[in-house]
Amino acid sequence: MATIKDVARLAGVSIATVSYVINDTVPVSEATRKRVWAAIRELGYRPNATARNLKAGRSRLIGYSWAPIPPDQLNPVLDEFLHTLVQVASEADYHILPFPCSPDQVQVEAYEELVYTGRVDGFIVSDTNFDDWRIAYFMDIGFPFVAFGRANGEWDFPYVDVDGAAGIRAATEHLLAQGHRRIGLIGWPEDSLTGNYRLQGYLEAMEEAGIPVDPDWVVRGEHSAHFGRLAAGKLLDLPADRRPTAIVALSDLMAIGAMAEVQARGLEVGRDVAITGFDDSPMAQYLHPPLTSLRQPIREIGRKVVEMVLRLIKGQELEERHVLLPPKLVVRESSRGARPCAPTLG
Amino acid sequence: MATIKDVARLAGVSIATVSYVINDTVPVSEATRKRVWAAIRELGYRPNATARNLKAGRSRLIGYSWAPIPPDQLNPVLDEFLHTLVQVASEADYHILPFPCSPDQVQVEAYEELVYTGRVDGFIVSDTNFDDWRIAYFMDIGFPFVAFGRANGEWDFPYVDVDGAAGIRAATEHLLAQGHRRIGLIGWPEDSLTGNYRLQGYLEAMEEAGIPVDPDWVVRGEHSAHFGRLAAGKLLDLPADRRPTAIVALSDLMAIGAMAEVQARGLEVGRDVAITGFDDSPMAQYLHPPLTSLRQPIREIGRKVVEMVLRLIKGQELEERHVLLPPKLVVRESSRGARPCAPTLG
DNA sequence: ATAATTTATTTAAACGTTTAAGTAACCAGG
DNA sequence: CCTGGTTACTTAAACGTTTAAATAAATTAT
Repeated sequence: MATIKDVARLAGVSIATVSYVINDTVPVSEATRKRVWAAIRELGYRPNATARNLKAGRSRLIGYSWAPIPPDQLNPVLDEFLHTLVQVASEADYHILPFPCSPDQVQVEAYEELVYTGRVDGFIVSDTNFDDWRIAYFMDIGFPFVAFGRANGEWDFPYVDVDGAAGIRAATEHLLAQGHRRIGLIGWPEDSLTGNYRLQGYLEAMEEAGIPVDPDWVVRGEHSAHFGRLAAGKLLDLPADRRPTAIVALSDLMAIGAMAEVQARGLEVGRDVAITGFDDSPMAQYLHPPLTSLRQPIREIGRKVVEMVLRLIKGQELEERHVLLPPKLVVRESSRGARPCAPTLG
Repeated sequence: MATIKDVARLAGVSIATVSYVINDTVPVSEATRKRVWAAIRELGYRPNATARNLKAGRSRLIGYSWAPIPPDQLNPVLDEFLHTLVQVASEADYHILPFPCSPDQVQVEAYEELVYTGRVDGFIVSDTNFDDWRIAYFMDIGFPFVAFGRANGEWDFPYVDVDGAAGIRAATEHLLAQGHRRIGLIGWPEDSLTGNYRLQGYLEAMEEAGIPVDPDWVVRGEHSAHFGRLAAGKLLDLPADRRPTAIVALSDLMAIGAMAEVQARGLEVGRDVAITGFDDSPMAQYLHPPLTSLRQPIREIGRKVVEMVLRLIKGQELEERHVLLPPKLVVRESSRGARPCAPTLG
């Protein structure tokens, strides 16, 4: 592979001149510039990235830590998110170094390795949880990073997140607008940060509509289709005058479980019981009926996250350290054609 | 960040000695070795990766080219595959550099950039198509790469692929074992390489069972749930004595469409018409009924691909340039409880 | 006791860049 | 004609490593 020396020799100049021509950092006479470019083209020369980075003292690599998902579940965002990260980073001549991570198991050494060998200049951390040790670690050592997702509310660190509260508020308001008054919610356990934000949106919408929330309307448990089904069962088992006519599920997976339970009882999703999910995973549109859901603004988040971490790497201040972006409500059959005042069955 | 010089100064030795101690490449007296390690620990020193790589003339980075999927579809393998790539690469002190790519649009410059700046030492190419320009390019310039997927049969390049023929053969044999005799296939257009391999498996199984294949049993078209539904319609519209009692779909997406059509006609999937898919995407288990499908051995493929490209990077020969790994048949309700001799309806 | 060998360490060059500092050559002003 | 300032380029150091070659000290052989 040709080096700057080969170019210099062929063009009959010093390597410094070649460098000046390439980077256009010092004026060079028209004649030599032409000769240098000719030599570069002839040799197919491209400056070596490693050497450049060594000189510059950075790697032009951004680590990306994500939590791989068990094979029986779906990762609705990795493809699009990673795609965006790579694309936006490349605009600044950066690349992405993916780094899978089990959020429960602490493996600081692997991150130390990347940081202290100068392999990466900054980090993007997604799939955060409350006391996320990765965030704690990066805060501790003062390494440039931005999170996709929030964590311990007492920690101050730069993040971008989906505004789950706004999303669920929109979904709830949509159901209210369809005429529903008794609306149930299937959510995550109390220790789920994301779950609490989303729940908040539901409570706000209900309060604004002047509807007191029956405590039995909120069912919380693990993130699975199975639990979604159980939870829906609990809601539908309530006495007729308290039984929800609509269900807000905090994830598509739980919404799918809920749909199954509704159908198992001979009821029709959308007509008898409206259901909404969250994530707008690809399968949402193929369900029967298609599922109303909330689409996360993945590309916008990806762009924002990269821009922020690039600023931090340059040592600049962030104009906004906390960014919340609202998801988009995608209305489908599962929440339309309601007849919330239909005769209470069963 | 501490450098080798800081360590040398603190330990009172030359930087060469420090290097020898770290790499254990030249014998060093017990006493100095101890002092050096102490200094390393005290300073929290780690050798700079960029400098090492410059010296070694490699980047310890493997490019990974994949085709991002439109947001309304699902990428059932990226998460697991990338996870595997990173993990296996890390065992050899390598990292993965992801690189999204639209397979239709030729963008050689971006790859040239990565190759000729020495940013990557090798490449892994997935989502290949017949005349894949990426494969053509890497073959042309003689750059180390391994493909996940086959391409133009006349090209000789290293690849690992799912043995689609073996998979579909297994699915077809499974349906035959359930008593089905008239089995339809929903596949991809004639120009689809993967589609042709898979079709082959179907034809083999049918021939082995001594069943002549009715040309109308094979319906080919685009990869979508919509087409799957249309295709199933065509199959079910055949006269009763030729109408398939089972359908092999070449993807879960098309299988889902087929299921929808079967159900729309008041038939029951699994009992009246058995259906199988391909990919075992996470949603397969949540469908009604759960879909029999073929699970690709993603982890095995990932491991193999990395091992192969690492050998090529080292300049070693491959013991096997073409690897085919069979997918695993996961039997679920959609192909069980058949009554292939039931009275022909409608 | 001296030469030859081994052992332990240092010196210095190299990897491929960038860039501050140096040096000619040229030109205008006195 | 000399001085001072541009202009156009070169020299050389530096980034943080590895490693071949040199060197000094200790050990063994003669």
